[in-house]
Amino acid sequence: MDLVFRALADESRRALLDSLSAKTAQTLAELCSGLSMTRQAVSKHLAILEEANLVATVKRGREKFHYLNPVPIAEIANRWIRKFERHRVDALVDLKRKLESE
Amino acid sequence: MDLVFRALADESRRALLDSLSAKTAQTLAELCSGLSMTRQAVSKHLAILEEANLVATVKRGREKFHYLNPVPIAEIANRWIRKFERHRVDALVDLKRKLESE
DNA sequence: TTGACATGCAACCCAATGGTTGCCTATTGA
DNA sequence: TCAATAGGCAACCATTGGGTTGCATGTCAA
Repeated sequence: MDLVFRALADESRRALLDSLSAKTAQTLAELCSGLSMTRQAVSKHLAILEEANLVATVKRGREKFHYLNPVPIAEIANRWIRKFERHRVDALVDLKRKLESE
Repeated sequence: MDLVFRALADESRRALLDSLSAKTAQTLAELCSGLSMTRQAVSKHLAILEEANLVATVKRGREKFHYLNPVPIAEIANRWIRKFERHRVDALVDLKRKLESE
């Protein structure tokens, strides 16, 4: 879970996930195009995403295809975010009241 | 948005949010108790959370009360995560098919 | 009014991180 | 078969980040 949060902390990696969301099964070179980064930098980012289980890969010959795995993100949404969403209105009302009582 | 993701990347900060979720309106000293960190370290974390708008504060006398603001988290859930959840089943099925075709 | 308490600020330290360059390996297709 | 292509590995560099210590400021209460 910590790996997922830390993987999501970087803008470049979120952009890679966006890219894989728009077009699945991209190779490394394909994911590089458009980004102003070295292939090796992108490769490192993908390794981090893979480690966090956010990206799955399939090697075929000399190519490696990348796939978005949305499950960890869904888990964050379900197990962690909902807890805070539950408090949403309460917290805002409480905060507003406190601020106004100053 | 980037500030929010980066703020959430640290385990200690997520723990602080948990703490504020369990008990609202805590002071700095109160948030420190139980954590094996300096007060100043916690203070830095809270500053980052505040900058990301995940925590709002109210100063009263010499004390500063902290409140969880779940809105940015809700925004992540709504605007960013749903996009990936939509692809969830499709992506998994597609991945499974690709893996099996090897 | 003064000492204790709650917090803020600044400098500093070390480890982690994002990025680069350079080279190596393996697969493919002409 | 061999050059071009796709990717991996390792060393290195600069910056950020989490943490600390030390001191300053402001507020409360006896």
